[in-house]
Amino acid sequence: MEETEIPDSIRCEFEEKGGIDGIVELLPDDQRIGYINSIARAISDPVRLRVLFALCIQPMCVCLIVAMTEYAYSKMSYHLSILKDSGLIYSKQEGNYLIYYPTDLGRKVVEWIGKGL
Amino acid sequence: MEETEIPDSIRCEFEEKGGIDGIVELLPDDQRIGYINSIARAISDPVRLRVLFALCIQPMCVCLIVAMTEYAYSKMSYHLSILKDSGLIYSKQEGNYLIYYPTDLGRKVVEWIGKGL
DNA sequence: ATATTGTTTCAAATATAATTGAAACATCAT
DNA sequence: ATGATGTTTCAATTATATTTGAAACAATAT
Repeated sequence: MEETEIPDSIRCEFEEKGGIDGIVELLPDDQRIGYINSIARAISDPVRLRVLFALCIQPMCVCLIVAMTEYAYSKMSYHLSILKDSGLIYSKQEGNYLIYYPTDLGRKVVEWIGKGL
Repeated sequence: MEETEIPDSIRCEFEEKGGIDGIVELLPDDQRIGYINSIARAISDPVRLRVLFALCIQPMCVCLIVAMTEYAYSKMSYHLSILKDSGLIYSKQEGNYLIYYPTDLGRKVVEWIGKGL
């Protein structure tokens, strides 16, 4: 298993593409991979995905999000921070309340899920 | 904090939408949420995302994927199983080799990431 | 049959993420 | 200033995901 053998059925096209090096060159760079990963991770949890969808229907203060999900404040705060850090939602202080909104990216992601998945 | 108060700036639209119950009705059901979560989780890891991209450029046997990523077989096998379980890739035995391919869903996801994110 | 190469599976160890409850912070009303 | 409500932060715990290395499995060649 030292030198990697290549199965017949793909050898030709594989060589044409410049082998491993040729393929690796076409891949997104690490920063972009990290960016995509963070968005994917944010929507990989059920409650976070539901909250993102809900905010696209209607922006809400944390107290309403908490009421909707029946999660504790501190728990929800943690999940909101992950959605926020990934750029899918943002918040605005309104008096005593913090209201969360989807970002353009957040809406785009939700829209595409609706259409494409 | 018993009865949830609603901030002025959203109360009206919130009520119009039927409040929490009205919003919850519009959310995807649990099965669909789970489906989306599993795809998102699959691409939330750097090596899995890179492998998915790479397979869209060129289907490969595990030995080539291992060579490309410099991951151990058992480790890569674990990551491949997550991509496979989420429906993004599939495999076909070719003689002694197992070759992995992107599914239609896998290609669609990669394509959308390229365009939309 | 036996050996060789390619791959997966398993259980144990490690690392990362999520939950919990208390404390802190912010804004508003008194 | 003081107290009340809404929210976040923190450290400790618990749960989940990933890594590791050995063993098992599968296909081919001898």
